[in-house]
Amino acid sequence: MSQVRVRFAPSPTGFLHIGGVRTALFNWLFARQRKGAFILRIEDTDQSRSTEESIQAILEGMKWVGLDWDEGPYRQTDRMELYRQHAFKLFERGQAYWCVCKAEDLEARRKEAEAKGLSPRYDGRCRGLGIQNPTGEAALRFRAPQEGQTVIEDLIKGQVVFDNALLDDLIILRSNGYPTYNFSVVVDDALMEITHVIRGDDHLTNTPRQVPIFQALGYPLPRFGHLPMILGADKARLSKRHGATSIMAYKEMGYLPEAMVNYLVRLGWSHGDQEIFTRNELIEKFSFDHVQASAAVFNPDKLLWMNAHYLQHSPPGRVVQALAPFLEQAGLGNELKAASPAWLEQLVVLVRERTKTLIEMVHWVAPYFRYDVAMEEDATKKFLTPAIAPALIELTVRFEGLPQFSKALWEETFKKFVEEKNMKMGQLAQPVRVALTGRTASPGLFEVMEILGRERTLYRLRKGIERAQGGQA
RNA sequence: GUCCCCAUCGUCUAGCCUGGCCUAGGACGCCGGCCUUUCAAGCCGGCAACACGGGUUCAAAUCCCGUUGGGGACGCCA
Repeated sequence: MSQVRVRFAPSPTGFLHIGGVRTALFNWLFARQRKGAFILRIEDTDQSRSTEESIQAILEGMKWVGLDWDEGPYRQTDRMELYRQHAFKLFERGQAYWCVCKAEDLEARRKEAEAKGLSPRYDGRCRGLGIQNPTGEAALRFRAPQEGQTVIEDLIKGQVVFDNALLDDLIILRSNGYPTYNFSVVVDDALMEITHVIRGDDHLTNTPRQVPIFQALGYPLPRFGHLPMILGADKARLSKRHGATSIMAYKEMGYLPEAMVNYLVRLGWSHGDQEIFTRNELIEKFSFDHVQASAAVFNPDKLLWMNAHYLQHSPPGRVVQALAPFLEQAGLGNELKAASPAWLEQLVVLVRERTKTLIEMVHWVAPYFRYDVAMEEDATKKFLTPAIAPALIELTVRFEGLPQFSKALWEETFKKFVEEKNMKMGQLAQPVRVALTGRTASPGLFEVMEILGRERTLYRLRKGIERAQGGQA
């Protein structure tokens, strides 16, 4: 069997959308599973809307989610000659003709037809004119078959039948010499020997327009697979008003790319009841047989859960690595550099089951980087009171009497002390927690002490005592 | 308007192709409990769906038809 060749062909008219990422992902998984080639092609034939920044954004997004390509990125604007050659070949064979209708007139006729409740199709008025050398502006139209049917055996939708009589003659070469989408995709998919065209199902109705072009050009047909759309909570096509749709926005919000990939692949594909997949499992298990035919609603809550899962179950070093840029952004770059990898991993392990994003993690991790800690006003007022000061002092003295830190020993000391004083654990734990972290919520007290180390623990305790004594009852 | 696609808990889905094992399973979220020094995490339990109507069949979530609903396409955009 010949090699599988698939492509992802975004148009650079904005950021990389999560729907685009999912399309790319399914292509990529299929290519990797079949040891085929994944090709990246930039469809930039609309020079008025394509931008260089968008191309960079696409590459950046692909890189972030780890979708590497084997060929490309090709740019259609570098391949103009190819499209023109193919278009003229069709003209010479009588399978395309010049159309001298003005764009405004076409627009007006379309409006008129729509108003009458008719199909807004091109009426074919230049079809029989036999124009050889148009003088003014002219576009080249494909002479589409008007009889019979075009049948597509879609990998996901099954057999889909279209009546050719319903299709009009689409423009393949604009009057400015640029090819249109439906033509350039065909030429590229053919020349790049794409075996499987996997794309969003918004392209399903483009397929019966493209198939006859493949045939007219004499190229073999690829297989087609049309992926269902991603919708917002209101079941409308996912757009900005549903929240973030740019893949990079999720990076900025503190999502892990592995969580994004796992979530996105499960949106429309399943493997029994399994929710969590490693990348290799996805490559191994992916199949079009289990791609859903219906659209899926994007669920931010489940994505968040997925991210929390990856935060909790990834190797600590991986989490530290992902967290680093966020720490720098939070002004903790120097402290990050000064910290040991082992300590950072220990810290991350301590806080990670309490966080769902890297942004949240920064907040949880922040109190442990510096010698002093920011005290939250409400927490201080509530727990560091004059009433608790004596107990804090006594406890601190006991800790000072212990020559070195040992989590087990300090915990034992603490508990014995609480018992002696006939206090409840929480009565003393909360004030100590506030003294050590500045907050009322933190990881376990003794884990916190371990992270801080003996000196810093004692230091913060003493600071806490000062606060407690100074605080008005 | 025309054509095309789709239809299982609120959401993602298993099951559907190859009817019976489905008094429909899992996950997210939600609710309750357990654990507990805080916050989480974890564990246990609960609520919750085969869109509707016909047919085929001994038997239909599963097959067929229709209705309704949702989505997409109809550009010298991609």
